[in-house]
Amino acid sequence: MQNFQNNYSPEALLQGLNPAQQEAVTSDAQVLRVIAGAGSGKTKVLTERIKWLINVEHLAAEQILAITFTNKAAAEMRSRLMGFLPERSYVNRLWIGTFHATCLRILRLHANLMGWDRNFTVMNRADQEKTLRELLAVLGKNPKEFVPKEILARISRWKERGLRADMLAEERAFSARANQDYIAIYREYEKFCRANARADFDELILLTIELLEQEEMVRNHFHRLFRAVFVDEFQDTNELQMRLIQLLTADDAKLFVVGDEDQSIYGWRGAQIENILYLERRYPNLHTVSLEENYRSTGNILQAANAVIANNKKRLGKKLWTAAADGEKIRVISAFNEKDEAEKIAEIIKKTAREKNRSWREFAILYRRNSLSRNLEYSLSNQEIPYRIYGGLRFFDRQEIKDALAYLRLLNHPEDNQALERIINRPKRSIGEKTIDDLRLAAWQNAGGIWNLLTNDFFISANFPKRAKALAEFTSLIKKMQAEFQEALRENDCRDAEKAGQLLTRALEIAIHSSGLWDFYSNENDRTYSETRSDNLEELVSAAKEFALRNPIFPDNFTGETTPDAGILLDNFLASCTLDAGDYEADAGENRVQLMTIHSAKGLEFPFVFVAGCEDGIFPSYQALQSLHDEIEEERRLCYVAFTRAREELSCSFAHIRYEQGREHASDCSRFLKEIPENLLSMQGFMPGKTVHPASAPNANFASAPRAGKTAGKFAVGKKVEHSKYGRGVIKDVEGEGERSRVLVRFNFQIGDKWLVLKYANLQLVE
DNA sequence: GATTTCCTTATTAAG
DNA sequence: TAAGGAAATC
Repeated sequence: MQNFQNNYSPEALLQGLNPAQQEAVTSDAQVLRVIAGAGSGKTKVLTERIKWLINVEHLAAEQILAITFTNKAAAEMRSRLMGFLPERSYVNRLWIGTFHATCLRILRLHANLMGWDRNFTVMNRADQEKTLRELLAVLGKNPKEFVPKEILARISRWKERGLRADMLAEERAFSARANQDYIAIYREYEKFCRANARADFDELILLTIELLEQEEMVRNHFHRLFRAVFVDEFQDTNELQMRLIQLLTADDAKLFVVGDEDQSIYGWRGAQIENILYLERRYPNLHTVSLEENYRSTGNILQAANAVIANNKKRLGKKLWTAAADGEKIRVISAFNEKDEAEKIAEIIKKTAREKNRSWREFAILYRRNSLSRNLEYSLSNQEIPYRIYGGLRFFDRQEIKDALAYLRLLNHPEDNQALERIINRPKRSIGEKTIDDLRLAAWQNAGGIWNLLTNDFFISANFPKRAKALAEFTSLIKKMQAEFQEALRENDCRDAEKAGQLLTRALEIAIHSSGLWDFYSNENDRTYSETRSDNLEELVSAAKEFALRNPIFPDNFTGETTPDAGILLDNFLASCTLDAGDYEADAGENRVQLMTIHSAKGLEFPFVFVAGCEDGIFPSYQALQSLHDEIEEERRLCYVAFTRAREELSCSFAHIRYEQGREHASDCSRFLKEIPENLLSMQGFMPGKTVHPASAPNANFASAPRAGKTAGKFAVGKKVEHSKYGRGVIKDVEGEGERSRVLVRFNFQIGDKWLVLKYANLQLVE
């Protein structure tokens, strides 16, 4: 500990940093904005600056607050700092976490000041929807008339802008009759969540903001505490997050934000690119450092990415450069349909891996939507290429995991109806929907919880002997589990990290084994599942152990009191499960091709990247093409993110025909590909709209059988037509009626497929 | 109460 | 197509 500062002289800390990076690390600007292009060493600058502050400016670890968007980014920072800090426990004193985790940490200390139970649960989207359905039932609203998903989307949009139901009711813009119903439900939802101690994601942030605004003591406490505030991925912050940052940063503290406006891809979630573009409006003393040297990609990849992003208007305008060689050209793969596309990608991966002697894990396939992964998976497994897919069904969203966590929750909070309802009949105990409905109703009439009813024998009447027996058995099972937990509690003091780990592990074993879940899932008739389901449960136990070691119970920062309590340990673990997607990159030992959406690829890099589904309507998405605003710019940024993931080789593929949602769609290749200068491309197959080498065109007989019977006047599927500009083609599809009749015509290679409105196209039938 | 069958609907992206 | 809910059947 004594030598620790001497090991890291200022000179040593700056070693290996370029001048711009050094400036970012050492700057004493009050507010510093670092524009960090993809692959420019952003994380390095962040962590080096933290080291600098600790070592050269002598800040204590707990005086540093660093906020990220993903758990992965937070974990990455923590692990990079771990080696630098004198002992493992020291890193726990840093406030490094996601927006949500940071707010949770603050709320666990002070939520009671806002009339909340500090042990609230955190709801993900699914929990949220369940809660809303419960509420709608209580209010006697029909979920068909008031669609839960729609209501939640509105509530989320309101919360993102910091609007409470009461504020909305006053605003004239919202006073339309239709809105009043929604606002009324929103108000009830707010009350219901607080009464049941359940917070959704947006609530974590909004409640923290209100806490800091209203409670001067709390605000002052954090202002004194945090001397430096860091924000990663600043381009993705929304209005609420910006407010939070401002509230947490004292006038005399340092603010350091890192971001890249060209990588702002969360506008749909309320992110405001203006936050980074115009930060000087909030902080006139803003100082900016721009990192433009890229250490990741080849020259060609960077040039392609630069060429595409240059078409955007909303940007500060930077141009990445590299000292690296040009490297391979961008491979463009033109496929007949989605199956052909997947086959071609798999083949290329296989060939490249063999010829260049590369591992599977060095390849990634990225796509716009999760639903595009299916064909890729199929082809990969067909060619016996191991792969791992991210996203989709997340670990902590799996049925068996949610069941186990519900039992865990009941150990400590048996009055939690949502958890109880989830597992009351899992494993099957002959407690059906009707019984649960009755219980819920009775609980509501008695203004208590279901657990209260069960333990008071209130409901177990002679009228339903079978039902009474099943309920009594369930009740005694839960009591038995609680007794087991109490015993574990006596044996393990959770102030000790090691013991806390044992306690949490034991609690999960109780939740999984004593509950009967284990037997239920390991004996499932479906063999394909039984293996993974019990595997997942085991994985959950080890995740819990790890959690306890990494997250010791924090002393109460505000009052200085320590409140070590097993309940807090359990609640914190449960919350972290909700806040953690639970899927990470392939483990070091896992050698597989990686499949994921472009969004989840942000922050990652791979030697070989394939971007699949580069078609107008897919990428850019249909929705973006329809929109009047700058959603195309966001799609383009997404494209920029995709391209800049690649280190050595980038390939983009598109299919002329894609089978989706039970229909076939024809589409043109992505407009983004057309924005890449041709000299950077290497074509495989042909590309409509670009120069074509007929020799390389794939078999031109498009296999899709014309669908007979579809007609618009004399124009029927299969008929040949002539267009004044595009020449001759064949009708492939017909849509719409009267004035809006459109036909899909396949012209020659250069032109490809076009949808034409009959009224304007002036098509002539050809015999 | 559980299981099977039929019918509708859906596709942006995630903490 | 496939997933999820409602209706029908066991």
